Amino acid sequence: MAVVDNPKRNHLLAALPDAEWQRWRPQLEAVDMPLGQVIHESGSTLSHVYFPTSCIVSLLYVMQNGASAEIAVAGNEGLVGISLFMGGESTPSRAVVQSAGLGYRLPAKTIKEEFTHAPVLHLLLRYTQALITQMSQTAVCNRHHSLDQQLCRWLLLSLDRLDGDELVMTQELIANMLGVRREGVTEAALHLQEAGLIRYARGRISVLDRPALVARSCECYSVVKKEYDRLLPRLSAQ
Amino acid sequence: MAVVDNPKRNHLLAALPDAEWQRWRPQLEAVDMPLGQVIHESGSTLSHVYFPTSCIVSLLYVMQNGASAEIAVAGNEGLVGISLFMGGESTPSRAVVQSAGLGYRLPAKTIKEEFTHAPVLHLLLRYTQALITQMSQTAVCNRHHSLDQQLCRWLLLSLDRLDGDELVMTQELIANMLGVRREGVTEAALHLQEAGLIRYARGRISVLDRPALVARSCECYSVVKKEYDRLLPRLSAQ
DNA sequence: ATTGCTGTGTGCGCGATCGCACAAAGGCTT
DNA sequence: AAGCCTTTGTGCGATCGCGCACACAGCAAT
Repeated sequence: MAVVDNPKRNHLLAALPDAEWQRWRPQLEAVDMPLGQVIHESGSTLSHVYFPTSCIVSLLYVMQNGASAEIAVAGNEGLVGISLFMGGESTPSRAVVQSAGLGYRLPAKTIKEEFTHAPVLHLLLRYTQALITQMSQTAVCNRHHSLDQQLCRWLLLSLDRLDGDELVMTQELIANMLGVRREGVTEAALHLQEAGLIRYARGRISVLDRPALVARSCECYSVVKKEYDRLLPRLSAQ
Repeated sequence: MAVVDNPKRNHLLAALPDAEWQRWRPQLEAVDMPLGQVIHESGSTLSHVYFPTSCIVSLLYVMQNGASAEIAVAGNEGLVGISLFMGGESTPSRAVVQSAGLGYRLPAKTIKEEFTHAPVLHLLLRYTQALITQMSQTAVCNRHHSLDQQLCRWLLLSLDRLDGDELVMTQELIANMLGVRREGVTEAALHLQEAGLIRYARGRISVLDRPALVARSCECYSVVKKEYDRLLPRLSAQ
């Protein structure tokens, strides 16, 4: 596994001003991020900030009764651990690797020291704002849109953060992310498959017709996509 | 109206280091914030950052079909316009005065210049993180909790941002905030009234039993409250 | 007092999702 | 090849919120 990786595959790292890049580089540690790995628990203090290159991390909230809902998702366009530079040290959400892959991490201490430097600061804050948009839109989507639409949105957001047209993901897992029943995901997925938009089997989903998926999705996907593009131009996926 | 007001009634202004306070003070402008006033439209650039003292502002997302959902709410514990210092200049959400009152505002230019000063920065970022928690929790709540529970949460969050035990607010308005039908709010409110937790008539809601309201609310209220208390100690309501 | 507007209460059928139970099918292990 | 576990498909009835229609109550203007 692992083999070739490059920090610059993460868009934030790629956009670092040269001075920061030179300072950070020696401290960056390549890490394997297997499916299900918990990057941080609700309320725990992080030791590192994580920059995914080829994995996807879900930020999700786990309720007292164990049910969960995904708040947002981060991949090679962003980072995991904003609370370290936002100053709160922790958040009430859990971060879990949702699609295995690779990434890099930077010690918490380093990023906190670095945060007094303005250029980096602005980049990270803009990313944070994009993330906020994603969270907001998740709230809206949960309230107003059908499971079919939400599945489309979710597939697209995940796809944007990976290379290729395939997701390794069981319906059970997707249900946990969307905070719905597994059976509901089965039904919604069947609709999409019957319409020829996706094909899947046993935890492996191939997207066949991306544009159609966008059309079938609710507006939430585009709103989020546009904000990422606007706030982080030429860093966002595609 | 208006008469007596004091910038320090806003908790963020109250917590400003003295140096910043002296610099900002002459630029702070007292403003009346009437019900329904739109502080910013989706995508528009703000001219000022607003610090509510006795009003409540809802951040809400208005969908293409006109339906809406509240993302978060800001009152005397915070500010409206984080996009100005986060660097994005605008957000896809609308900010509307939900409960009339007073506030202060600071020119966008000033806050942007000021944002290079570290002490302020940290305060504002911590507030932003608390706001993020509120957004996340809204998403979770929309997915998992009953209208009854959500109404409790909403009443409590609003109440925390005002003095007294009374809200001036029609059921229609609450419905828009929660993104549900007005009739649904009527029913939920009836439940609460029958249980003796609140009393209301024609757009005027009195909270009679706050602890019972907390007990009846979902965990989301406490999660948000705790994060505000943690991130902004002794600034948060109460 | 009449009129009209705003805010609240109520009924009913519809559709989406839930919770549960169980069947079938793919793939790994032995 | 047999057996087992994971993943996906299907069929209920129950519940919740929706959309719509309409009744009624408080309050203000004339």
